[in-house]
Amino acid sequence: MRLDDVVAATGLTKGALYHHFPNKHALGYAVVDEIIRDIIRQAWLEPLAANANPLAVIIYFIGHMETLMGGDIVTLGCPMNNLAQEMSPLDEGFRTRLDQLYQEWRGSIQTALERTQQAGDIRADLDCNKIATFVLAAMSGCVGVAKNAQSSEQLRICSAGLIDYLESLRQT
Amino acid sequence: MRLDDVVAATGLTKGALYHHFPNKHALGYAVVDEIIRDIIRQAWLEPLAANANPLAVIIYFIGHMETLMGGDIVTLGCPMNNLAQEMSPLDEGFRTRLDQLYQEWRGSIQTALERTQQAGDIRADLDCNKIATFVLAAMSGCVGVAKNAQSSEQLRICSAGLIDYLESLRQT
DNA sequence: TGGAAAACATACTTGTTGGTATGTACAATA
DNA sequence: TATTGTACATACCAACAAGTATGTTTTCCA
Repeated sequence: MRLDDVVAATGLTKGALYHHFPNKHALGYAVVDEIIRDIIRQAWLEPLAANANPLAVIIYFIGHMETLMGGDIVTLGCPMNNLAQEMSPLDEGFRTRLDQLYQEWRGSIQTALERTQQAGDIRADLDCNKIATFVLAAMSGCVGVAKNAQSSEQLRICSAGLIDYLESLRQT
Repeated sequence: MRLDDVVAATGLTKGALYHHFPNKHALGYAVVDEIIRDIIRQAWLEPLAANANPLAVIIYFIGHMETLMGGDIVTLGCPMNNLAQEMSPLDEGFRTRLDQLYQEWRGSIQTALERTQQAGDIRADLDCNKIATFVLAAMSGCVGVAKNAQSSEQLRICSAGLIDYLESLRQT
């Protein structure tokens, strides 16, 4: 990301931008804190918390990633994951912010799975923390695969694999 | 990556480097073609092809990632995945090279799974192409999670989730 | 052994880019 | 209404890093 591009795209001037943000990193922090956080909460936490059948919601989301997110996931990947992969090793401010957000996300998936478990829909012996961590990792992996291959087909195949896994958790 | 760092680390001079490579990208291509490719082949393709119980090999590799790869996977992530994530959207030369290598890798996992399937160790109805794609994606996702969290613990949890999945494929 | 080509060194150039210095319009407020 | 702080705008700077121009050494043959 170039600040000159941000300036050009927003119609702001550099003076205006630097009046509100001390430096480039601070702008990025604000994007995480104010934009990405809200997107994750609206797209995942709220639906998962509100729905009586959260496993179905998770499966639906995974099965419709390309539709639900912009059509750019295949070409550009997940913006949050891109930011995390690029900035986490370079800047602790980004890393901690994104890590907290990932933990919040993971926690909501864990809670959703536990509710599914209590409803008797998935096996009682499953470790929902472990599964939530794995599912989130697998999702980002699927998007990464699609991005590297620049292929919607690969996203579909990979997502289908993840959905198969989630279905396999159900009570037999 | 800065070329000045490469120059400093290798003891080469810039003149020497640019005598052998026309530009920075060409150096990166050579790293993929001559270094990373060999590493993947030695670390994955050959062991999988040579072993009579390839599923056990896959599970072992996933369970011992931090030991088998350098200790830097948690801090820095997987070099190949880092390169792919960063360069695939920017340069088609990197993207195609890395995609071909991923396909080779995925293919070897698929073949390993098919052998396991023919031996009757995993269920006959499984789509080994789908599973291989998913497993590779999940692996890169696990490493990414560990990198973002800067946590070996997260790598262990996530890898354990992936191993549970692989175990679940076995014949009942 | 002489000459040509490969294999380097060194110093320089140049575009990019984050950041700054300085000036101005405007709004609030005492 | 004078003043003060906020919200901008413009022009510029400095550093970094890829790439180049040019010169020198070494190697390989005929």
